[in-house]
Amino acid sequence: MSTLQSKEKASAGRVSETVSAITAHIRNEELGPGDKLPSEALFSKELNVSRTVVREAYRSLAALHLIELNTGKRATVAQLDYASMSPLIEHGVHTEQISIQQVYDVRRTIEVRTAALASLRRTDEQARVILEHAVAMEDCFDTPEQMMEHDIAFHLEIAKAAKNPIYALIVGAFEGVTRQTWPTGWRSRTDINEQKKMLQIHRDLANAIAAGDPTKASDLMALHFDESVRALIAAGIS
Amino acid sequence: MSTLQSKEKASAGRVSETVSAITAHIRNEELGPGDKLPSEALFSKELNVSRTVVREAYRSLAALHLIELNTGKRATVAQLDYASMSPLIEHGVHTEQISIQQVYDVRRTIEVRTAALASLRRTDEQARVILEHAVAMEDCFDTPEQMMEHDIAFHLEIAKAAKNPIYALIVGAFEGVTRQTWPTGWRSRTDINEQKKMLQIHRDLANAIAAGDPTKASDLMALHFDESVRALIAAGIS
DNA sequence: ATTGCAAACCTGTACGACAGGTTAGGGATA
DNA sequence: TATCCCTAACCTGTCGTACAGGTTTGCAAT
Repeated sequence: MSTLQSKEKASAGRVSETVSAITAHIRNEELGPGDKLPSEALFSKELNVSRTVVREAYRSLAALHLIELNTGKRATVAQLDYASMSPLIEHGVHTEQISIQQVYDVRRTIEVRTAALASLRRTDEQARVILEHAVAMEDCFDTPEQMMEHDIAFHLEIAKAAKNPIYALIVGAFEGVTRQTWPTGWRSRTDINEQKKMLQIHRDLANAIAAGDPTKASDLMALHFDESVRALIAAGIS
Repeated sequence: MSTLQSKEKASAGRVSETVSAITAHIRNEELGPGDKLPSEALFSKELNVSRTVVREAYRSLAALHLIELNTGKRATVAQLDYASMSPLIEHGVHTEQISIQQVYDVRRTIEVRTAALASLRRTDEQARVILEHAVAMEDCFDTPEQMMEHDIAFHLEIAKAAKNPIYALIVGAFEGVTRQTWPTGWRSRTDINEQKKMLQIHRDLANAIAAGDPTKASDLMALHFDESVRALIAAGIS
């Protein structure tokens, strides 16, 4: 690691150096989630920079969810949070650097895998919760808003059941975008049979995961996404 | 919109509010990459907060690579940068919330797909560059450091050739971690034939992509990762 | 119309101040 | 002695001001 801040790296500014120093501190002290970081004043003195600089460095790390800030309390090392990447993706979509179809292609790729892994690694409790969301979706037939929330929770729960936090991270990254496009997809399924079919896929998928059948789970997830993309294209989503 | 915040959202602090105001500004004005944002002083006046707060908000967005800061110049909306997510993953690994094997499982999932997409969508120029990196790896047989750089560039170039920026984003996120584990994987291939085989896979993969054969490209990428994971496990990587 | 320079503007950093939340220690009480 | 409460010390959040550079703009001279 070349990050020992010699002078030549100063071009990036004192804040960047301080960010590096803080992450180095976390590494060197082998801090884990929940552990406390030094106070702003302490770092300020130690690195010979103003508290302003330390604060901006802390803010930067907090924006990335690497640390957590609380008024009065010291900053702490943060747990991985699946919401960390959401702003990034949303920004990409808003600025038209990412299209909705591209989001769905990535989701399909990732979630076909999470479905398989979840079948193999889910706890009984997780299998129950996943099925619960699938059932709840059917119960919310007349309140799409709520149905969407269960759908989102359904997918996220599967990602968590895959027992690989990176999958939860990525699926979570798309949550914001999903929330914006979901209603369009739902409305485009004008035929009630299409709507029922979509709900049926969710239930079948939940059952496949509960039954520990990775092949069936993968296939159903793939089917689900193919069907969703078709619905979105039919609705004219670019 | 001037977004006069009512009190109920104040709990998150003025900086968070300001971040929201800035992202809202980007959305409302439909700003794209390169477009300039208002000066700190202007936002400060408009939102009735100190410049300190605006600065911390700008810093937060810069940490996420949503905007770019330059001394003297105004802040600009940033282009999606594949390096944005790297700190997040590295933090997860350092704090032992993510294991190397989990990283490789995600990479395998993603890159099997990028290989297929790249076969279908790469430009001739990209096919050339990809093959170039594969060949360069062989030329660097005695300088693993350089070989690693070509390997990383090879994978990233394939992701770019997939013509979906999210894939490049995700592959880029693992760059830092890869740089830390790659040497271990290479050294664990003690048999020279294993080393040659690894290089051969890269070359075959490059050719498959150049030939526009998505199935073969996918299979080779899968093979590559299975082989890499085996090497890492043999080296005792957890 | 072009060029060049100076003023206006902008960001980066520092310092000081104070409000309000949090923590730790010490003293009073039982 | 053990417990409880209160205060003092500490910490973060926000504000204001100041000033050193870097950047842009517009005017002025050519």
